[in-house]
Amino acid sequence: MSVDFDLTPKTKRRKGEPCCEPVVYPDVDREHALRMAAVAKALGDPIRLQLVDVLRRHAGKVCVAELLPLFDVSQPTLSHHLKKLRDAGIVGVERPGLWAYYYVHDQALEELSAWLA
Amino acid sequence: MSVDFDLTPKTKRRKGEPCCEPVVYPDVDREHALRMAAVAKALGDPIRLQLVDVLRRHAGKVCVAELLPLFDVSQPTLSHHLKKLRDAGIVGVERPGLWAYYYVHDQALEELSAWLA
DNA sequence: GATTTCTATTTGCATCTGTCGATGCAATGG
DNA sequence: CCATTGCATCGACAGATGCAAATAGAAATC
Repeated sequence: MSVDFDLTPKTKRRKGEPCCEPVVYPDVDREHALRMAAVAKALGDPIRLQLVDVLRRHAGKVCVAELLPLFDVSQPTLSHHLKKLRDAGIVGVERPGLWAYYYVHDQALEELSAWLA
Repeated sequence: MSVDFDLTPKTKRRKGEPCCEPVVYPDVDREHALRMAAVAKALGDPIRLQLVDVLRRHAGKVCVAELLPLFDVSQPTLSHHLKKLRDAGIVGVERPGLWAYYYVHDQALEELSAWLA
């Protein structure tokens, strides 16, 4: 994830002169950033962030009907947010019967958490 | 940030019966989530995440001309992303002369980092 | 002062996002 | 088998977002 380049002297440059040595960005770092940004983006909504918070606290699975009264949104909107979290790999779901039980994939947050720390 | 509620038995309910005890969400938690979601949202773009990464590694300030070759976007677009990070309070800028020197406000990431861990 | 350099803002556009109402659909209960 | 319940998807909408070209504007150099 390191991106090193030379700090150049801060003087005005003539037209043709390059600012600094061109830096080649490693592809691996790019992929790393793409994954973490996807997770951060999914957490970038207060409702989704609170959803993850609730689901983390209840390691046992929680059904959607129990989540709905916590938030001031309609059921389809809540379902939409849960789908975003599913698509980002942050939560999982099981549907043994009529209810859908959600839970958090803790390892999905590890990469971003480690980078932030 | 705790959101506790009783897990109710998972049986089909009659029309009038409530799913579970209504849960009152503390306002403080809402504000907490709003702040963290705003930070996460700003980090929810790979370019901005890499920008923060570069700026974190170079505690000394870095000018925009040095950042530009790292990313495959135009200068106005890079400036736009930097503004997003500024608005989120994640980075700061100083302009003593012709160059703009950016740096990371580490404490802006602390709340989200602590919650994720 | 005129020109050049560096960065920010404006403008415009296609796409994405959050939201809700309506609908679909599987599972349960009568 | 039919009505009800839990949840997902669809359709539609306003607003936000990412991007680039053009422009603006401040500072340094001539």
